[in-house]
Amino acid sequence: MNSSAPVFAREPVTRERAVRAAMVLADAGGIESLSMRKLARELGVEAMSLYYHVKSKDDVLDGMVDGVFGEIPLPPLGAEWKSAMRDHSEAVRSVLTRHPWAIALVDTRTSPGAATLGHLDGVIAFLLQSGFSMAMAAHAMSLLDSYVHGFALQETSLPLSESGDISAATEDIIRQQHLMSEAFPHLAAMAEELILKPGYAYGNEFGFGVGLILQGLETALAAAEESVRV
Amino acid sequence: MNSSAPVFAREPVTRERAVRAAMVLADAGGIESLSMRKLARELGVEAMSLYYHVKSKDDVLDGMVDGVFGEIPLPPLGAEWKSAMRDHSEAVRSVLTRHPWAIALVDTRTSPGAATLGHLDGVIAFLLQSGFSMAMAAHAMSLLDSYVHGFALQETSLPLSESGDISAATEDIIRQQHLMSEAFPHLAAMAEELILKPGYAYGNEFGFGVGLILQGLETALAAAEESVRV
DNA sequence: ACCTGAACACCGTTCAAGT
DNA sequence: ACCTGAACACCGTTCAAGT
Repeated sequence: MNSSAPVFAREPVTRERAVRAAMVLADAGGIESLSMRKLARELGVEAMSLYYHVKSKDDVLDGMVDGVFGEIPLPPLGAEWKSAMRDHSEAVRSVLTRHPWAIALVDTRTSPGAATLGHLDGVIAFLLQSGFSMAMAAHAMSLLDSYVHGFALQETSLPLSESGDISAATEDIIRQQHLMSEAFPHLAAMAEELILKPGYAYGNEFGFGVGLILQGLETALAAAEESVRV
Repeated sequence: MNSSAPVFAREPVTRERAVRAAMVLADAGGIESLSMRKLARELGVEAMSLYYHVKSKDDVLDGMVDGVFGEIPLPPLGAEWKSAMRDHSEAVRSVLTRHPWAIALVDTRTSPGAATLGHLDGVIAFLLQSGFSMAMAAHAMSLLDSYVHGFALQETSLPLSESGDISAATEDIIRQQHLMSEAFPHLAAMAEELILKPGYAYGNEFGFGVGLILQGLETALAAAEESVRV
């Protein structure tokens, strides 16, 4: 399981290759397992050599975040905006859950890279040509991004893994059910009546939220157009 | 500025006191500056002594997250649900921006503490007695929590500090304005026409989002009641 | 131009030992 | 019961030195 053979060796070290290797390491072992020393070994080089290509570990982390944003396709210009933004939200969510370390990293990074800026630029462009004013575009992006990032945050911190195999986690939960129903009766009721039922998967909440937000934006957009027309 | 005198010394060490001191240290110097050794010094004790009261550093981090949730007041039973949930959202946001490390920590912690569970229990209780079904309560909490946490995440990672003194940050931005307007024209336009205008503060976007979500929930709630009545 | 060894100032944690 | 010193296996980073 543990790849002791440097996968990224051979080819010369560059900042880009270092960032890619760091993303692979973080995907495999979590962000807390990523060290400059391990990253160097993966690249077939000593730790100190990295500093020739990269300013610091923070520089690597910045690159990783930008790499994540680079993976997200932009909504295609000309598409109907509601369904395009729905698909886009799903794409962002899936990228963030594919790289669970990214959402925590965003918090500390304050210098966005080219891919991040390009991504923002593309979404703004899409909304403007869909009839959004600048202010409405800002509203829409802030609202949707906050929701999608926040949802990914909640989703990755759930004790359960994928929708299917809740078995291990639920066993623990059920064993604590007695204590819980005394101390936290409403939480226990929600668990029993809803969350622990066979059909339930937390991921399904995403569709409800995105749908509600898009519907609300459509209403706000129509109201803004109306007030302009008058 | 740097408090070299142990503020929490004197009184005996307990898990609770260790967690409180850790929160103060993280508030002051950021989560990455928190070490077991510094925490011990703050408590007037050697690092190894902490392990008598606390299982591990992760145990301290779990306690810190729970401490943050313990600071959030619950919506008062009996209040009108929309304004109560609006106030509650604002309360959560203000706690999370007061402890900027909390939002990043949530990501890694998977074992909620008593305050966290109690908080969830209280919100569920409030929604149920406000007429929400169990499924609608789950929808509302997932949606609102995701949005509020996500907004706090965005807000703390902004390069700008408080609404007033954007001067230092904007200076940088303006200096890069030329490069940006070439590479990212729409982003540059949004900055120029909206974000850099005197009146703008990102925090104001919060009200728009919460309002839209609450409005959407009210509509969904009415629709659900309607379908039951039929 | 690219890489390295040695070194510095840190980490979290264990464990046997002190009072 | 509560605290400690010494020690282990790690960190990120600098710097002079190698090819």
